Parts: sequence; C-alpha cells; structure tokens
Amino acid sequence: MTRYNAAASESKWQKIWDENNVFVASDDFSLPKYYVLEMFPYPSGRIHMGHVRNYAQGDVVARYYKAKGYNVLHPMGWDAFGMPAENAARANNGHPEDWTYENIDHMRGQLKSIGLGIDWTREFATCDPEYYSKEQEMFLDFLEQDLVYRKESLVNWDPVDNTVLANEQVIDGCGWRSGVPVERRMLTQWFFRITDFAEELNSELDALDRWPEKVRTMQKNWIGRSEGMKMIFNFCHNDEKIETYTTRPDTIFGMSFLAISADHPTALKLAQNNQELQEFSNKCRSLGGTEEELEKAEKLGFDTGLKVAHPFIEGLEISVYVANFVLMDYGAGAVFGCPAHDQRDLDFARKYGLPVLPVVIPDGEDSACFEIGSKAYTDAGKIQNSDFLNGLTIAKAKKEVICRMSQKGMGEKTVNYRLRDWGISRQRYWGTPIPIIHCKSCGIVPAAKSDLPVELPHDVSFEKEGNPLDHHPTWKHTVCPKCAAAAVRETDTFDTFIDSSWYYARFTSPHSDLPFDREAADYWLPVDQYVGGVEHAILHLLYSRFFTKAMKKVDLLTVQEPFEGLFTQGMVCHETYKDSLGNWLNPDEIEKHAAGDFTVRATGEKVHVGASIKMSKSKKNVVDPTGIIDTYGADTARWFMLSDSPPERDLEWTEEGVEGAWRYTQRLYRIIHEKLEIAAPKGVVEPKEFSKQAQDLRRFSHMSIASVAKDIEDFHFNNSIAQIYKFTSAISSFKADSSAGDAYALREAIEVITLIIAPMIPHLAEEIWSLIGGEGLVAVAPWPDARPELMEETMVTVAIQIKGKLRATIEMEKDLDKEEVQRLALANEKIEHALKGQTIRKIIVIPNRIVNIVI
RNA sequence: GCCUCUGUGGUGGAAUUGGUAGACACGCCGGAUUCAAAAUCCGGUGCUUUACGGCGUGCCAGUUCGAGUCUGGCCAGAGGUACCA
Repeated sequence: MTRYNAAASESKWQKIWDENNVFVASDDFSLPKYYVLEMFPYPSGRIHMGHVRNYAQGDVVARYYKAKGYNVLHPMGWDAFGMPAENAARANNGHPEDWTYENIDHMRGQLKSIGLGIDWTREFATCDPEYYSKEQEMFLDFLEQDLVYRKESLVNWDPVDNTVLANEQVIDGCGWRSGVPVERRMLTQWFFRITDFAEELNSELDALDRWPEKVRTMQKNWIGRSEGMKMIFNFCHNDEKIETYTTRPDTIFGMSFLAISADHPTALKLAQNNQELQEFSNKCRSLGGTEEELEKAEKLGFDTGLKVAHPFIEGLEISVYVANFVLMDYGAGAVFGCPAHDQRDLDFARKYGLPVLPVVIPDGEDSACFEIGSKAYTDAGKIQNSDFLNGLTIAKAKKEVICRMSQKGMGEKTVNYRLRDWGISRQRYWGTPIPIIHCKSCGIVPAAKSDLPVELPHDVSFEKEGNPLDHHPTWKHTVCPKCAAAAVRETDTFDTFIDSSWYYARFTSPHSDLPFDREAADYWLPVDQYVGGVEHAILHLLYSRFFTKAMKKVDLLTVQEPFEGLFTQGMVCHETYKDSLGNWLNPDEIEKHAAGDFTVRATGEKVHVGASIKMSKSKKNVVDPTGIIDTYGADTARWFMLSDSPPERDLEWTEEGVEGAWRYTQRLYRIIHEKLEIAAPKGVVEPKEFSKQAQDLRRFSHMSIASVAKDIEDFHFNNSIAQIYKFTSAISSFKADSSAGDAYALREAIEVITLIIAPMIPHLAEEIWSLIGGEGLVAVAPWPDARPELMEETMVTVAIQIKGKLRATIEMEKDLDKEEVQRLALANEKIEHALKGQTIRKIIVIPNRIVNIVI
C-alpha cells in the first residue's frame, strides 16, 4: 500500500522552498501587496502549541494571497528583551544574551519544521544593537517633538520584578508578569505622551472595521473618553476658586457637597497644619492601588470647614470635604457631589447626613412623591427642583448650565480621558538603554545621534539585587555631549513593549540604516492581516497604534494605523490529569483504555480526568509540538489545528483529533495515487462532451475553489476543510468510464484539490503536485480560477411544507416559474395525502427553495 | 455592579443572514477484509414512537406563511473593567 512519508517529504520541500527563495518578498513596489503578520514570539526556549496555531493560521493567509498574485510579506522575528532572560541568568549564572540567542536558534529550527512560508531574510531580534539603536534614535526624535517627558510621579512598583510598571501593566492591582500586588512609589520616570493622541486613538477605532468588535470596545473603555465640563466654584471666605470636572452639570441644583482628593493642592495646604487631616489623607492614599477591597471600601470624608458658594443659589454655602473616592489624576481632582444621581455621592451623603434632593424625575413619575432610597437615579428624565432648568431634558439642561457658567467665566465644556501617559522607564538590565545623559551643569542631555547605539555592556553581574547597569563599575560614566564635563548615563531601560511597538515597520526594510525606509514602510504598511492573542487587546495594540502616530509626527512614515485587519485566535486547551495524591500528570504519562478509563502508565494507578483548560506548564497539560511533528508530521498538526474549531475559539487538543488528521493526509495521498491511473495525463485539451457524472465532478471542483477561497478570506478555515473533505469523497467515489470527459474531469479535480489544500498542508500538496507532474512548485502556483458556468446547478431540491412543517422534498429543474412549482408540489403523493379534506388558504412559493402550503 | 461575547446531538462544530436544523469531523454501533489484530473499505447514528407521527437549537413570551437566525424578558458560562465624577 502507498504510504506518505511525512518526515522525509517535509524536510525535502522545506529545503527546496529555502533554496529557491520562494517566500522572499519582492522590493518591486509597483506590485499589489499583502502584509501578513503574526505577533512575534518571545524566545522563551521552546515553541508551544499556541504558537503553532497562531503561525499556521497566518501561514494559510500568506500562502493564499501569494497564490492570488499578491506580493506577500510574511516575516518573523523575536521579541527578545525582557525579564525571563535576566531571571534565567540569575538562576544559572549565565548571561541573558547567551540565553536569548541560544533560545532563538532552537526556536527558529522548531518554527522551520512547521513549514511556514516565511521570508527569513528579514529576521531580526529586538535585542540586536542594530535594532535597538534605531529605537533610541526614534526616542530622540520623539523627545525633540515633545512626545517624551520626564516627571516625578506616583508609580506602580512591582516588588518581585523590582521595577516600575505602566498603568496598563497592572492587572487587578498586581503586576502583569509577577502577579503580586504592586506598591505605590514616588519616582522620576520617562513618559510618552500617549494622551496627546487620545482623541485620534479613540475616534479612529471606528474606522478599524476589520478588527474584532470586542477589541475595539476594550480599547474604547480603556481610553475612556467622556464629555463634560470644567466647573469653577468660589470659596465663600476668601477670593480663591476651585475647579471641578463633571459630566452632569444638569444636576447642579442637587449639589450638596464638594469633594476633593487627598492629593489636591488645597488638601495638601490644609494638611500642613492639620494633624487630623494629614492622618486622614494618608489613610486615603494607602487605600489606593494595591487592595481590591476598594470594591467594598466605605466612602470616607473629612470636613475641611471650607465652604463654596452655589453658582446659582444666592447665599447657599456648601461644605468642602476631602474624600477617599476622588482621584487626583483624573479630571480636576475635585468634584461636586449630587447624591440623588450618583451612587458614590449618595453613599457619601447618607453616611454624613447630607441632603439628597432629586433633580431628575423619570417620565411618568410625580415629582412630589419621587424619592431616592439607597439607589441613585441615573437614567433619563425631566429636570425638577432646579429653577431655570425645570422641565428640560438632561441634554438640554447640560447645555444650558454650560452656557450660563461660561458666560460668567466660571467654566467651559471639556473632554476628559481615562488614558494616562505611558511610563516607559524600567529599572532592568535586559532592555534598550535610554539614551540620556545626566550632567551636573547641563541637566538632562540627550545622547548625540552619532553616539548611538548606547550599547548594553556585556560584563555585568546579577549577584546584587537591583539594576546591574547601575552597579556596573564604568558603563554609566561618560562625558556630557554639551559641555564635555564628566556625567552619568541614565541607567533605566525601555519598557520592552516599546520594542514590539514598531517591529512591524522595521520588517518592511530590516537592513536599513534608518529605523526603516520611508518608501518601504509606505508601500507595505498598514499590515493587512495581523494575527495574535486577545491578551494584547489593550497593551501591545494600543502602544503600537500610538507609535505609528508618533512616527508619523516625526515624519518617518505616512500611515495612520499599523494594523488594518486584526484577528485574535483562541487558545489551545487540553484535558487535565491528576493522580490520587492530586499531582498533575502530563498526557505522556497517561494510558487510555477502551472502556474510557485512564491509568498512569508507570504504575497502573487510576487517573482523575479534569476539565480542558489552556495548556500550561503548571497544570502539565501540555503537548510538545516537536513530538507531534516527529510522529505525524507538520501537515497533520496544521490540518488538525485548522479543522473543526473556528479559529477565534479555543481549540481542544485531542489524540483522536490528531489521528483523524493524520488519517486524512494518508487517505488523500492514497486516493490520488489510485485515481491518477485513470485520470487524463497532464496538459490534455478540454474535451467538448462530458457525462452527467463528469459535469457533477467539475461542478464540485469549481465550487470548491470558490468556497474554500471565500472561507480562507473570512478566516473560516474549519469550513474550508469541511468542503475539502466533501470534495475528497467526491473524487474518491468517482468511477470514471473510458471517456475522455471523465478522465479530464478527474484530472482537473486532482489538480484543483492539490492547489486548494496547499495553503494548509503545503508539504503534502508539493508531494502530490510533483507526483501528478504539476509545473514548478505549488507554493508559487496561482490559485485556480473558479469558472461560474461550470458551477451552475440544473436541478434543485425544493422543500414542501404544510403550515411550516416539512412534509416532502421534490427534485425539480432550477428556475421553474411559480405556477409550475406549485403544481408539482400539489401533485406530490405525500402532500396530496396530507392535504386530504383540507382547504388551502394560501400558498407561498420561494423559487428554488421552498413551498409553504397554509391550510 | 457595568460593558462585550457565547449557549445547537455523546463531542468539536455547520446552516447561503428569515426558508429542508445537525453539513463536515471525532466518537460509537453494525458489516466486509484478516488465522487474528492494526490499517482500510461500506453502512448506520438528535430524542421519542411498533408504526403513522410527535418533540427538538439555554428558558419564557412575541413578530411571521415560516425563527437557530428578528424583538422583549429571564437563566447560565466566558472575557474585559472597576471609586474616571
């Protein structure tokens, strides 16, 4: 029996693709282009199934568009800076650089064994000085354009990783890597002015219609745009004023207090000679950030004794509190409290016995009886108890208040964002050094571009706690570029998210002396299809969008957005296993029995089978891609990953599924061998006559071309594969007679199936292609044309319903007129029987589909 | 709490966007082949009923000749987010 030897075949074709530079993108910028990119990997040491799935999906797209005639860019690189390298160095007494490059070498080999159509000539790692020097250059450009600044601020300090984290990198009050609660510390840090682009980052999301809705929503929420007004109040007993921010100026007549943050200048000033307030403020600060008990945290306030005047009610004085729920770094750090229509304000007012006056009444409610209990009313309604606002809608009342306050010079309409600037300083070694010099006389001095790269020193020690750059005996000592006096380098390095914020642009011209060639970037960008995990929905994707806008501002490129199309793939999951002691077991250690029970291979002990969850080392439910590729081949792994589960959903890895995929590759190979004997030889002229079955097979071929193409374009690889299975069965069961038409149709089907499986299982496709005498390589062969005239059906199956219930189906010619269809339906034996003695009230005929008889 | 998504056989999932629910695959059952097994091939497989039939897309209503698909309400699960005024 013919058997397909995947191992031999796969390495053979990988070598041939390589030698022929099949996947090297062309620099001819007049060609139509398609840029496919998967999120590049962190070189942790070994690839995992999640990588295989991610890259297999991208590869289908890349190979498909190449077949469709596009100049395809499908590159690969390494997100190579970061803490695991430092931790490994510490643990093994090695060096992060060695560890990283060794991992890259190993993982490159693993990726190549998957048979990805990648342009390896463009490979780079972000820890190459070649790469990060360009990053330093851009930092200096950004600095010049005022997109970077330094300030002392309260930052998130990760006590395990010993570094600062950006707001986005704190999840549930814990570090995104370490998972431990972060602390608040005052530090001087570098920041990118991402908030300068808040408006664009927000509004342009609407145009990204090839992004998942979910990701766009998450970014919108993160950016948190709100429209409101700046409202100024006068203190009663001096000339000073205080600014607040509100989105509900319409509720001004319901105001019963004014609350400021513990860090508000007014609060700080008062606290200087008020011990009690000082203590209260400290309590507020300690609450912030770390504990998730914020949820239950009681609303606490401290009456400052100060009063402000109500802007519209003559003589009304309102107390000013320091409150623990007001944040200094949002809006003005001060708010007016309207308890009836804001839950926090209500909780606060109830605690301190402040008045609660409803000023918005729901339609249909009587304002005399409408009362607020323990829940604030935040929905629509009409304004009441509000003097000149009475009877207005919320929207109109807002306008009116903004207008009156503006006239008085006491406020204006403003827009606020939740988004904060991006803190980028990290107190780590294995990252890009920040190209800045601190000079005693000149202050902060940017490194000269001619001195770039500011390279990391290789001889560092990880024995001491803290940042090795800071401990290094000589590295930080330099001279000031301005005055040539002795000076010290900045020892912080960039947040590694910067490295991944522009790598997609570097791929367009990875050997350029500039960050990238403008012409190349303008040609290739934006990325047409980006593929990666949804866990980057905010961090990486928002930073990259910012970077593109910043790079545009410093005139490095022209595009607005980095990623035109985004696809977020699901995770790879596996069942979990535990022994009787509760220890996790690897799938390798398990034996599966026919009866459906599981035992430990070594001991015969019974195994407890748990839920299928994301593959992770800690749960030991991982399957190593290398083992799978060695046993079954890369095509089998790819085919399994692409079939069944929709790409955006989680995939459950099962042994049965892999074996099913392997059986298919063998079966296809066997069928082709078998059918090739009776198929026409290659290059035969299309005959004039075709039998009915030959026409059917040809219809199948051409419909498959069209539907597989559409499903690939729509990211429905599972549906492509279902169609290919059907097509395979049709070929397999085709019994050709000796006619030229049958032989031709069979030849055509064999060629078509080879071409349309190629994006998914490229090695087997090449093997079959060479077997059937195909020209050149499948990898460079054009996608076949689907001929519409061959796809047309002549017969259709029409469903006959009585009162919406299916009673019969009838085969009939396509496109018969309605009367004829109706006649056929009524003449049907089953229908006649079912209608006996009934009066027909109405007949609905939908051509080529359905007849519904209403009785 | 709020926002988003998901809910279809034993399992993964299809369903031309309102028109034959369960394509395709896994699993299972039966048969062929084999000394036997593996592999392969053929057939069956939503539930229920002896049958005609009845019931079926998380639950309850509604719109419609016709609803997995649309509307309203509810339930469950997943993800995001959290004092943002």
